[in-house]
Amino acid sequence: MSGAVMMELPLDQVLRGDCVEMMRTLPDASIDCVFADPPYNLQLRGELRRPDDSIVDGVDDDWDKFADLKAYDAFTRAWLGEARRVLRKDGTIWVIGSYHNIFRIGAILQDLGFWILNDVIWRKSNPMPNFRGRRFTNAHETLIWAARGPDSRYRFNYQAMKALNDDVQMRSDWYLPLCTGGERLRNEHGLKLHPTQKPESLLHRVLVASTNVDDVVLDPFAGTGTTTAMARRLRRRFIGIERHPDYAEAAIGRARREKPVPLDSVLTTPARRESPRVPFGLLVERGMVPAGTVLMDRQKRVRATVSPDGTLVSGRNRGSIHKMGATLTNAPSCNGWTFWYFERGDTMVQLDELRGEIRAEQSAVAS
Amino acid sequence: MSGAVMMELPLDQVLRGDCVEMMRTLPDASIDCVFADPPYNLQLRGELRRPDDSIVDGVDDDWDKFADLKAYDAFTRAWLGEARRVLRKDGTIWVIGSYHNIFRIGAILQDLGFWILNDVIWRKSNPMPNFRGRRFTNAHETLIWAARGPDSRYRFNYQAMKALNDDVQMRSDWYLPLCTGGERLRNEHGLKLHPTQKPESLLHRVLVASTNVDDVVLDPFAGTGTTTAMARRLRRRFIGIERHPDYAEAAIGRARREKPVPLDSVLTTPARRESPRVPFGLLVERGMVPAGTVLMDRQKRVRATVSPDGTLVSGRNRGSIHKMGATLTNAPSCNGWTFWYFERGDTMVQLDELRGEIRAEQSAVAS
DNA sequence: TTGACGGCTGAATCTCGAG
DNA sequence: TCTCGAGATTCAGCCGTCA
Repeated sequence: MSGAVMMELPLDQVLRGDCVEMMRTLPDASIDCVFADPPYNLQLRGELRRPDDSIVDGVDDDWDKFADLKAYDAFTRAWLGEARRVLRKDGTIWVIGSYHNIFRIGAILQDLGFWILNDVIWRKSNPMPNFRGRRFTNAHETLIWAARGPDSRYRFNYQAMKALNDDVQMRSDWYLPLCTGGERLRNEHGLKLHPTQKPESLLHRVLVASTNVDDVVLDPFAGTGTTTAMARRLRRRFIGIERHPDYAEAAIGRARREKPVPLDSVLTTPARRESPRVPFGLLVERGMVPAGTVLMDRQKRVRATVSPDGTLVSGRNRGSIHKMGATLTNAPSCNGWTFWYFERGDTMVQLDELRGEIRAEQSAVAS
Repeated sequence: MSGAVMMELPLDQVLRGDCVEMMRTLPDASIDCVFADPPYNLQLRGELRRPDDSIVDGVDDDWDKFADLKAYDAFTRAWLGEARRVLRKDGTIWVIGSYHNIFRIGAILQDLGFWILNDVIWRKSNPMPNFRGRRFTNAHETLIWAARGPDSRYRFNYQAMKALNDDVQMRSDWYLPLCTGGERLRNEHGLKLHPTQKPESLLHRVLVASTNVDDVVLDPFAGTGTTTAMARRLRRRFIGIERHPDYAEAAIGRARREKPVPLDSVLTTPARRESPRVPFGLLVERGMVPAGTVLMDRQKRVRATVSPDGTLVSGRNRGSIHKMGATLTNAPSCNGWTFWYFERGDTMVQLDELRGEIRAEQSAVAS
């Protein structure tokens, strides 16, 4: 990323205004990742009551109303076109929607030249039931993940996703709860500030999967700022755009309150292609970290013992160095190489130092 | 369904030929349910294929890709248009696809006037892993379920779906295995006969959810005949269309080998509306709830007295059990059968229990 | 303190047959 | 085709109250 481009970007801000107009002020190819939660065009007809006769608080806001499908398509083409322009060659875009709008968005994405990488299903653990018994419970939303074009060398943190998923490949269906309880932003009357606030866990997975530290993330429909807050927490740079002044203000305050996590905890497992993968088991086999070695984090708050197969054991827990680091610290993910240390004399040795030695060896042999 | 129309339909057959041409021979509004698994080999293996399976000249410019999407859209509009014509007013359509084609199909469905009821996610219990580690494991396919139009009184066997799912509403995400093992049709060399044979469990759920016994099910891309075989097993009528002679032959033999299950075993949990109607007055006439009985809600917050004509009276208000339940609770509507109770000794008896007794009697007499 | 219980709520295209 | 009225219809999770 060139310094000149970075200087021009309104980084770590939530801009107030129309997303198409505001995107027009951004330079070409300046964004690493777009996350967009556009209006769904729900087209609700009349009120809906629960069996107990209480009224369902549906999304009837003006911003979700469009004259017809043609108008929605035109709107979609406009903002997706700008999003593609500002996206870097190897950047990716995420768009979330429901069956009301996601097919139109997917088709237009393809028409504009985007290359779909996955459709991802957010399976809601606690969806609203179908109160009249006339359809299946609408228990999911769909995210489309797409590269700028078919030849994009896009970022996908495969190992981080695998580590997040108990060391098996992350699937295209994600089971996550709705944004409720303390996470939900509320006004002074205790009412929800925004009708469709997305859960932080969803954005956590999106950003960890497809961006790197210091990448620039753009959210053209920032709303109350889940994307921008999570970007800040995960040490990504962000640009939010939001038209509604109340939402924009909430998003700005929310980002300001967010504390970035320590840098070493967001460095995810490196992708294999960037450097030769070293299995931790190799260090055990070679006696660099013999089975029975007690590992600990730098602050010596948690400990685990090395098994002969390269897994770590602590109490009844067993798993990879990454999984155990995450488990013992209640973190969603962990880079075991940088997390774990052992004592050698009166100094602490990080696992990653040993990995570096092996890589140096291997590259010497290879060259 | 009129007898005349039924006579013209090629029922319980698999027709060999192009699906659009063959559908043109079917009369308007003659089909209760369409299930379609259209081709979606759009851009596999780096080569572009047209819907008719011919390979597109390997030019890699944007214009050619656009032309290919256009061709796929035209093909999709053609067969979906015919499907809509042959569909009865209250019929529904299912289309299954992956991210390669499902967005185009969904958008065209909407453009043609279909009304999407749900998108359903088939979560594969045993998907193929992503070997290159460059994407999420593509672990699902998407089905769109749509009515012919927004005001359709379509069939949805809600109670049957609920019963299938341990008595909680069936969600829009279904976890089912791939078609493997003995279910998979193979040729004389033991190779799979069809690359994308769908599992019987998927069609079982689709047909039980959205069709009734003797309904006519059309599959315009019958392939090796999972839809037609399951329709026969579940005592639905079927029309399959398949262009490839080997597939059509396999589908015909498969349907012939299929044994319809006994009639009483395909009768699923009936919708409550489909049970014989019991007027409340009958309970009064028969002395089960004599005139003068005082009814109350379960919390005993409101009361009303039964009149000899089956109406309830409370102060100056008089009306049906439903209307009075609504009036006395200021609700817009009320199901009087489940709302009202009366005291028998020290227990509370719900009116709906008595209705159940009468229905049990009536069905015993009928059989 | 804790558990039982009731209230509230979430991106929702949410009735149907008789006359 | 329209009107009328019977009557069908909810799951998971959080929070506050009260015993």
